[in-house]
Amino acid sequence: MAKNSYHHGNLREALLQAARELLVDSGVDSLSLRKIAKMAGVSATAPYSHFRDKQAVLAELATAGFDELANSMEQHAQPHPDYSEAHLEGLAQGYVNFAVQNPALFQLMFGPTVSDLLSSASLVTAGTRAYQLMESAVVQRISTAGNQSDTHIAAAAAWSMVHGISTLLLDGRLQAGRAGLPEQQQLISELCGMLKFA
Amino acid sequence: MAKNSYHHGNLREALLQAARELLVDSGVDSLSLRKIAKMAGVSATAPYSHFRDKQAVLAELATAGFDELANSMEQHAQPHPDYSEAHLEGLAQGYVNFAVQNPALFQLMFGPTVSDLLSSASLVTAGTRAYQLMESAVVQRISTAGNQSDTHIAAAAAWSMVHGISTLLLDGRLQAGRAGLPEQQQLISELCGMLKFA
DNA sequence: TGAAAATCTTTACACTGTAAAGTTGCATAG
DNA sequence: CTATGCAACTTTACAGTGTAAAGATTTTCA
Repeated sequence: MAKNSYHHGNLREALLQAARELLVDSGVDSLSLRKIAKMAGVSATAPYSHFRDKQAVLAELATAGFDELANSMEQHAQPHPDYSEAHLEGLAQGYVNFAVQNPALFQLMFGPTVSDLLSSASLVTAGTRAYQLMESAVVQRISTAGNQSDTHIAAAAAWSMVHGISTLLLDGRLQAGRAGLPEQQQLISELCGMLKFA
Repeated sequence: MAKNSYHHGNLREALLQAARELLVDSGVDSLSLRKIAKMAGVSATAPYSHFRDKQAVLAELATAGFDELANSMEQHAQPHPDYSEAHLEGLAQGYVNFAVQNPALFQLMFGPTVSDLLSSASLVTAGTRAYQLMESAVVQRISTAGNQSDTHIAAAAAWSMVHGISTLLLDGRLQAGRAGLPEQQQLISELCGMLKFA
């Protein structure tokens, strides 16, 4: 528990926090391990005591991001009763909201650097949780509607749509509040309304 | 028109071709300007006679990619008559097909590196064409169906869904032919079928 | 207390993007 | 036909990157 020059105490967390900070206000492209180390006040190679390499740091960052994504979804959906259409839309709002408020992190999570690491178990499970939320809501929605659509297809449709909105918004290719589109929340609501579960 | 050591002749195109090649079989992350130059047989700084910087090369690559994307959409939609549902689905098939067959290029086109350059005029216009195809097909589809849905919303929905499918497939997060999902073509078809234009 | 293990630093290397200055060859004006 | 200028290239240089290897320091534990 020392703050002496050597043995930082909890360098691992300090590095992750620094990485997160740099990621937020400099983007994923200019995120360097040396800057992270410098911001944490240690030498350039100190991180290698806690992480295999740079990708491992990014993977951990992404894993935390997936958790937050799922949390955001739950938070937005919670006010609305299960089996309701509003519940499903809430998940969508939470998803897109997270993406828009954490653009760099979202890009990291779904970027090629991290995708290459999908063999990392914890990364996969964290990423899967968001999808599970979506799928179970869709399943409920379908069974409520009393039809026998393929739930996997329906869940994939919902996820694809929500994920597509997110990335296109982030890239500035879809502009909420412009070009005939309503503001974000309304936009998401209307887009969700275009999915038919029948 | 010389192939002498100096004055390569058409170095610009040679660089773009080398870049494309390296991109295809090494991914966007490990694409370096020096490798490109070396593959073209010139010195490390030769590219700077033809491109402002590395980003300019990537932007040009992405621009070409957007053109090919639109072409792929047209090609897949062409067999089907205008105003038909099959026409719209064809565009979707062309979109996803391009993404799956050119993963690295697609990631570059919609990645953060290129997104930062959306001020580049030619890049924007090239990227817009794919969207125009989608939108006009949606507009036709809606007017045929005889309802007055908001066309902008509907087009955004179609695009979001198709783009979402593409990126999730590329990331391996959606797996056609597994986990209860049909093969790609069928999958796209069914997902398109879940969009209601009413 | 001593030895091993963990955590950190220093040094080193290959690689990156790109600025600056020098070299070569082509085009065109005299 | 020559000279001059310009475009396309090379060489050199530098700061920044990821990370391997070896050395220093502190903690832990037998």
